[in-house]
Amino acid sequence: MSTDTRTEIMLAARATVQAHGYNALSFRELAKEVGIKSASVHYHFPTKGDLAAALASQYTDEAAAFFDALRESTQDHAQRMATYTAVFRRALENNNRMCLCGILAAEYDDLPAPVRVEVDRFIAVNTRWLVEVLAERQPRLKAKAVEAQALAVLAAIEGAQLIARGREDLKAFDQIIAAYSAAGLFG
Amino acid sequence: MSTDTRTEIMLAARATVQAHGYNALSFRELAKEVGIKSASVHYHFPTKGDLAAALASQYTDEAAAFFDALRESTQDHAQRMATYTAVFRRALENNNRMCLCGILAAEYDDLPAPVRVEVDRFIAVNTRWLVEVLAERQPRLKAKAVEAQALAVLAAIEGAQLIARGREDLKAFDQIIAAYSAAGLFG
DNA sequence: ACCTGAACACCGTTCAAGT
DNA sequence: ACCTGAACACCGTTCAAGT
Repeated sequence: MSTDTRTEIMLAARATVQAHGYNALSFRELAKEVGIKSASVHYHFPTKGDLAAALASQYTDEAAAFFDALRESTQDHAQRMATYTAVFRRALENNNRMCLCGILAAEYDDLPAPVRVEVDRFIAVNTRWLVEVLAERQPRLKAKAVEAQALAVLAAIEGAQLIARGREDLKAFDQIIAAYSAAGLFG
Repeated sequence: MSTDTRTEIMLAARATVQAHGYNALSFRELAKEVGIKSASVHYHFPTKGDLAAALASQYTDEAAAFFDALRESTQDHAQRMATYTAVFRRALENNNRMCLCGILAAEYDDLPAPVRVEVDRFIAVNTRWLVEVLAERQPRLKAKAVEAQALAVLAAIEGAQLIARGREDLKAFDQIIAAYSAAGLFG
C-alpha cells in the first residue's frame, strides 16, 4: 500500500526546505514530484505557510521524541552530547541538508506567523532538553546560567551547520564541534 | 549631489538581503524603491546573481578593512574580541538584520557560483583575522587547532545571530556570546 | 473527498526600441 | 550611457467545475 498523497507532499517538501529553504519551495515543483497539479496541493495545504507549519511541527515532534529517548537510554553526559550533535551532523550527511528549523530561522522575517510559532517551539524543545542535561552535569550552576549555556549550545551547533555546508566535506563540522567541546561549551 | 543609481540599487538591495535573504530579493521591488523600472536594474546588474555577488564582495571588503584597523588599534585581546562580536550585534540592532554572508550561507545551495565565491571569501577573511588574533593569545596551540577554533568562533557567532533574531530583544544574543566567552571559546 | 484548468497578480530575464 | 515597454516562462493563490 502506497503512502497517501498528503504524506508524499510533506516528504518532498521537507527535503526541499532542508536543502533550499522556505522561499525556494514551489507548489508547482512539489506537485510535479508527487504527480498531481499545484491546485491539488492547495487542497491538502491551503497556503505555503500551512505546509511549512505542518513540516516544522512534525519535525519538532520527532526531535522531542528522539531526545527524550536519548535521555532515557544513557546517563553518560559525553555520550548524550555526542548523540545530540550527531543528529545535526546527519542532516549534512544527507545531501548537505540543514536542520529544518535552522534554515527556517534564517528566513524568520519572511515566515507566516504559524511557521514562526513552530520554529520557536523547536528552539524551546531543544533548549529544555539541553537545560536538563547540562544542569545534571553542573548542579552548582545557577538556572539563568544553564539557560544561557543551553541556548548557546544550540546556536553554536546551528552555526556550525551553516558554515560547514558550504565546504567540501564534513570535517569542518567535526572540527568546529571538537573546538566547542575542547573549550568546554558542552559542560 | 545625489548618489548614483548603481549605488542606490546596492544600498536598497543590501538592506533587503540582510533582512530577508537572497530569494526574497525582487528586482521589481528594488526598482520601485529606487524610482526606475526593473529592466533598468538589469542594465546595472545583468542578473540577480551579479547584484548579490557585488553586494557580498563589497561587504567582505568593508569587513576586511574594519578588522585590519581593529587589530592595529589595540593589543588587548578581550577588547579585540568584544569589538569583533559587537559588529555582528550591530546587524541585529539595525532592524533585526543579519550578517549579509550569514544569511546567504543559509541559502548556499541556491546561490549562483559567483555569489558562493564571495561568501567563501567572507568566511576566509574572518577566519584569517581570528587565527591571527587567537594565535597571538595562545602561542603554544598548534596551527590546526587555532584554525579549528577560529572557524568555531565565527560559526558560533553566526549561530547566535540566527537564534537571537527570532527573539524580542538583543539580550539573547548577549547571553549566548557571554556563554561562549565564559566557556573560553574566545581564547 | 479529491482533483483540475483557467485566471489573477506576481517573479527574473531578454530584447528591440527609445533618448 | 541609461532607460523603457512588451514579451516569455515562472510563481502562490483562488475558484468554479469536474469525478
